[in-house]
Amino acid sequence: MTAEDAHLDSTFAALADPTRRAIVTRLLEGDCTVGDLAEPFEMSLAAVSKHLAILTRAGLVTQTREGRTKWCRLEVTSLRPAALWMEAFGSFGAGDLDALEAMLIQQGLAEPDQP
Amino acid sequence: MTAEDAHLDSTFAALADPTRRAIVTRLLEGDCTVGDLAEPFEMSLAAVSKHLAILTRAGLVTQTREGRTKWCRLEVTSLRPAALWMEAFGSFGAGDLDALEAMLIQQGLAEPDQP
DNA sequence: GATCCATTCAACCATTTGGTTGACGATTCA
DNA sequence: TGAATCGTCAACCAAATGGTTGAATGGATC
Repeated sequence: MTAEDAHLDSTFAALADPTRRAIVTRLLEGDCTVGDLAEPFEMSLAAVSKHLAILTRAGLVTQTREGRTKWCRLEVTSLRPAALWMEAFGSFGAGDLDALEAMLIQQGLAEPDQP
Repeated sequence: MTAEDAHLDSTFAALADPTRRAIVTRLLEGDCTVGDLAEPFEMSLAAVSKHLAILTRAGLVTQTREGRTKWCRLEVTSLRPAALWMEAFGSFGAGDLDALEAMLIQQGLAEPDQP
């Protein structure tokens, strides 16, 4: 198995969990501490820490220690190989922009159009 | 967890394996029987059958029986939600919808807005 | 030093995955 | 009818996930 394959493996595996996708979405808005990231979830801090370990192992997140807290940063470029793989199958037909925008709005990442 | 989340889960999980990605790539060239799909791999037919079950459960593949053989077809549209999710994060940050739309238009994947 | 705070480690548990082998069901064909 | 073919099912195994709790680490603070 090539290194490229291994990276796609860990990237897709990292994204195959709603908690981790939520963490990634949250990090898109800016760096966070582990505690910040754990706060919205009804699970132990240790569980979130494990999710972060999986994201870090996949290269999607980097952590830097600052005092006794740890800051997490999203490495957007690390998502690109998987995004490109998907794009190879990409059948984004015209008209799908609406569906995409609807999803982004639902996730709070975009504002509804003002008619 | 929403149904959308569940679909992203199963889609990303299905893609998090090199054998299954190879199967998907192969199916892009056209429909195949289970035996055809299994042939390139150094693993049992039963193992490939299990991989196909995972792809089928995720909605990425449909199977139709014809005599004693079974034909597998890639359902490209089923990849779209995950592809859109990746596209939103792989290349652009929040608020970059305009840039995303511009890229899609440039690639002929979307139509310009009618002002 | 004592103590709180943020985070991880360790051990445990249930479930899923990725593979094996062998038996089985369904279908075709001599 | 009987035998070969295509594919799945069942049982098993090792390893990884996703979660828990409780102890341990590394810095701040008093």
